[in-house]
Amino acid sequence: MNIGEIARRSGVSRSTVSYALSGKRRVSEVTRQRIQAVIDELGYRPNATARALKEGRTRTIGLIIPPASRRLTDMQLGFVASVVDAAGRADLDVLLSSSGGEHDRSFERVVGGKRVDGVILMEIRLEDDRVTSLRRAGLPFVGIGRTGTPEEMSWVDIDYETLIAKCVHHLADLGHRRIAFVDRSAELAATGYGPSHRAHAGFVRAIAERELKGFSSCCADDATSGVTCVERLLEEDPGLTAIATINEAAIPGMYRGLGQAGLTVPGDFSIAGVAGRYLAENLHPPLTAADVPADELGTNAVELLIQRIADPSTPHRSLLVAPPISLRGTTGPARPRD
Amino acid sequence: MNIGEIARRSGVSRSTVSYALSGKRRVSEVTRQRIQAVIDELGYRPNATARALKEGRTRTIGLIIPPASRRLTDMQLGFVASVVDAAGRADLDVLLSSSGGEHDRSFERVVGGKRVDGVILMEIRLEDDRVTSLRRAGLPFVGIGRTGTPEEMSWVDIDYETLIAKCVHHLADLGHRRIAFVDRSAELAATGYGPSHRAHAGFVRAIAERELKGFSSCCADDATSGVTCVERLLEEDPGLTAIATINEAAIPGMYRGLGQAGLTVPGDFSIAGVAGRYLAENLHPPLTAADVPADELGTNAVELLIQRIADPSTPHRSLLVAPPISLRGTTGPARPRD
DNA sequence: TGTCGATGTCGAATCGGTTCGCCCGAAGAT
DNA sequence: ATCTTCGGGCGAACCGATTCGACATCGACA
Repeated sequence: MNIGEIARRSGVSRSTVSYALSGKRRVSEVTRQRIQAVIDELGYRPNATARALKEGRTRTIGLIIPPASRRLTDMQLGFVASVVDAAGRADLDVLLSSSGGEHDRSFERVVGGKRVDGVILMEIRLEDDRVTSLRRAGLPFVGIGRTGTPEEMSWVDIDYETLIAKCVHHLADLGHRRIAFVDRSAELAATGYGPSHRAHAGFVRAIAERELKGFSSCCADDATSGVTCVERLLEEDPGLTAIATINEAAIPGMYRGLGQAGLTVPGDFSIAGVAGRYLAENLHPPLTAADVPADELGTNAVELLIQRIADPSTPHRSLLVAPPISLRGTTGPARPRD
Repeated sequence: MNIGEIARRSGVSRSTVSYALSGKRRVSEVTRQRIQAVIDELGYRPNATARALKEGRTRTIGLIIPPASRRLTDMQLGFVASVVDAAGRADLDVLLSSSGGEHDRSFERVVGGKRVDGVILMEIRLEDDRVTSLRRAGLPFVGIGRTGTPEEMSWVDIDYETLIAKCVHHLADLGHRRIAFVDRSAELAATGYGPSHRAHAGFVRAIAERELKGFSSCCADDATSGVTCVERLLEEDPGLTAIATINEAAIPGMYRGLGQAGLTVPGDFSIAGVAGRYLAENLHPPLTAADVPADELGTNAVELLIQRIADPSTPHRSLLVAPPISLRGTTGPARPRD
């Protein structure tokens, strides 16, 4: 069931079948219909591998996600969904690969073997080996996130620094004076995870600007860790009245931890953060947060990548989003304790 | 940077380079080292597309997920993660495709173009067009889930029928007499989603066996729907004291709905269900549930698929899991009301 | 009538690997 | 000294598409 078979049954040459299909040269209407009839009858579809070999492109993009062992956050899930969706709309397939686990073979396979025309990279470090690999391989790529030298690549990202600063200002406006920053996991921060560092910088800056008392804590990406994190923070400063966070997954745990400490949200304690909109709305109480538009970011990442694939020599482009903070149910006037 | 270039620089023929790399024929040690040196210097990696064309296999499997527009449930996320992981261990890449959305082109592309050696199918209906397509295409596939005629395919699945029946029995043992079944969304059930039907059958059977009063309700896969679903059920039968469910995503909403109705869990009301272990443990209170071992299922699906790819003529195999119910914090003795 | 242009089709090269058959030369067997 | 064997390597075919140059046919026009 290859193109030769179709050609034989239609009584034409293989090239004619190819042209009938692609329309790149004129084929007489009668011939075209005869060929089409055979194709329909046999249910023929051109072999994508052969086409890829000849054309030098695979019509496939790689999506590099965090190691599968770690649970994707809600926001990351949103990125994946929108990338798959946007790629599908552009008739591109998505090859999924996780990197950073013990087996980086997957990443090497995808990048080295020219299996994809380009790559979208998630969870980028300030210094990221994968970026170096991709650059050396000459493979177009776009980051969801950016390295420490972002002008050298194309990316979409969330302006965590600004957003966390805004959260702090919002909390300060409500009268909070003792605010904690809850980061993502210590491992991520230690390996130079951009959002951790940038958000922390924004936090420190805003705390200084408002002359507040600030605390920081890393916290693993799960509810249980959120509980212990809150316990730890309240122990460290019993007078704490607010948290600003980028750790989506730990938020339900924070709610719980506060509840166990006898504190109500937002009566006794406020939380503001950066989170995917879906999650923020579905938490209870709904989270006051800068709503990250995961679809928009994913879609833009794909568009940027398509452009780079089409013309790798164009200057790098980027998109930094700083969505407004949606006031929901977790921030209120400070009620000092202690 | 193709094999010809390596051959030229090493002063040997292309075939010798190929044999040096694959080891399928002996190559003298000196020649091998010379070739290897050139390869290392140039960082050469064989082109996966060309290899795939010649070998007739792509070393890639397709993973068909529910439409991207819908949020993956925690359990589904677990499946995806474990499939990607298991495939990676077997040096297979994973091509992600969502089906069921408005643009089914993705599925057709993947299946028709021979882009993959086999497919893993998620969210299977009792009668599923995709199964028909795959069968017609002669492409090996394994279901995470099964159709109404499961003996005709290879699959792994959760024994929802048994598990929901067990949940009912467990609740009945605790003295509950008025129990509701909360299904997944009405659309899924209407389109013949297997777990919906099988779980419902198990529910009806167990209710009959124990001569209880049973109610059923579909509920969309999100927290908000969980709230309204509980409201509706309590309105329909104010004397309801327990829920058995397969709707993971709605559970936080059910908690909330019960809370708003002034009912405590498990004091006034019990919930038991089927859920991914990760979710069950991380809910608050932790859910009494049959813990679905998503990793095990995903891993087994990949293994089954690898076998089918290696020899499509072997008889179909399957794995039906019915994990024990882990007693956690959501079931307790019935306290009849009304 | 001969030339020209357009139209429709074909043959062959090509993409980058893998693999089969063959050949050369050295060593061992007779 | 001749025959066989075998290690090591080469050339060519092949996988299934795309695409370029060439060519046959035919009508129009000088």
